[in-house]
Amino acid sequence: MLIELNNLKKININAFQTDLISWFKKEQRNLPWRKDQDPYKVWVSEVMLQQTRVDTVIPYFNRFIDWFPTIEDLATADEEKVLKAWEGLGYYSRVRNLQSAVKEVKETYGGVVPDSPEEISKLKGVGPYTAGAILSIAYGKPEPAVDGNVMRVLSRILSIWEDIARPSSRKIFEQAVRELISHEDPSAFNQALMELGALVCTPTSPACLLCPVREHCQAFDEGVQSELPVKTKKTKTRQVQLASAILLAGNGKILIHKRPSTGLLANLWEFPNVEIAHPLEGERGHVEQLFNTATELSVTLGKVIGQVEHIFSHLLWNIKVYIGQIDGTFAESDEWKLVSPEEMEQFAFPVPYQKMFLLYQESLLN
DNA sequence: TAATCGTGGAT
DNA sequence: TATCCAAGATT
Repeated sequence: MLIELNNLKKININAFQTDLISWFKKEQRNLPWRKDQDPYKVWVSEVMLQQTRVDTVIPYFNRFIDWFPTIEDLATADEEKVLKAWEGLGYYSRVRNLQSAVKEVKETYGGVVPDSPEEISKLKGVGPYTAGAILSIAYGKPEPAVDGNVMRVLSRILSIWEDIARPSSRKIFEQAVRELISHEDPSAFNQALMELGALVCTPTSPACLLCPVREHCQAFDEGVQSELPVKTKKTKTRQVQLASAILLAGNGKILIHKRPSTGLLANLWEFPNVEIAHPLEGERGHVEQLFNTATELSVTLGKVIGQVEHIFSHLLWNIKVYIGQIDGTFAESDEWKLVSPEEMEQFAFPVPYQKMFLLYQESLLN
């Protein structure tokens, strides 16, 4: 079944481990989550690093640990502040799952992150990779932690031509890691594979001449390192037209709305907006009507101050930005709030609405 | 399985 | 400018 694992027989496992780990111990980057092996901090870093670059994560990680130094701190933290800590990092369900899982650890495991694959994998947001990463890095367990780096590196080392975009492929690489991993230092081994992928065995133009395990690499031996890994997939982005407004109350406060707890940008704040199917529906009167219905308010729209474009991984937003005012009194709720410009910074807004607010502030200067 | 879920940097 | 990508998980 796992035919490619025949290539494992060609590897001198002991020499491979030694070459890889000694390179890592010498060349590894000094990263804030490598200062100790606190399972909580390892956990936070691994969740932040999901589909996110190291350089992006560093300042978020430092601030997050500053705000929530322990499991107890995060478990008892205000959800609004937790979301604020994640603002701009993306994939916001990660932090909702993280806080939920941390509460679970507090209540069920006495505040100690479990060290068994079965228990840790039950935690929300802890999938196969993150489970293996925590178990190996924090607890020294010889568990595979297969991410994109590991699949790329091992596809080259072992000349594996499986499509790494397919979910089923991960199992092949997990089996390979189980065969290759150092039982003396599983933490260094797993981190070394990822570090190698990040620094040397990069997606395009790998630096094979600098590679510490070049002599173990079957793709290099065959001269096909640039053809691996095989990775299909390409989803096209759908375009969405929105109209949104900065709506001012009589006291100068701005109307904001909390997004639903599921789906895109869940639980973050936004300015009132509606999706418009056709450009014609972008006419002021029509949008005004939609706002009146949605907010049950008397809304008067003013001029369009510009447009905001934002590209997500799978869709493209184009927001037509109005300014306007709401007439009469307004009863706030969990969902709808009136906030002063200064209070805005207490609420977590996704990037497209941050762009929109900047556009509004610029318009005030004219 | 394929789609969903963000963002900013690299090529 | 367009595409791809980066230490994935969930549904």
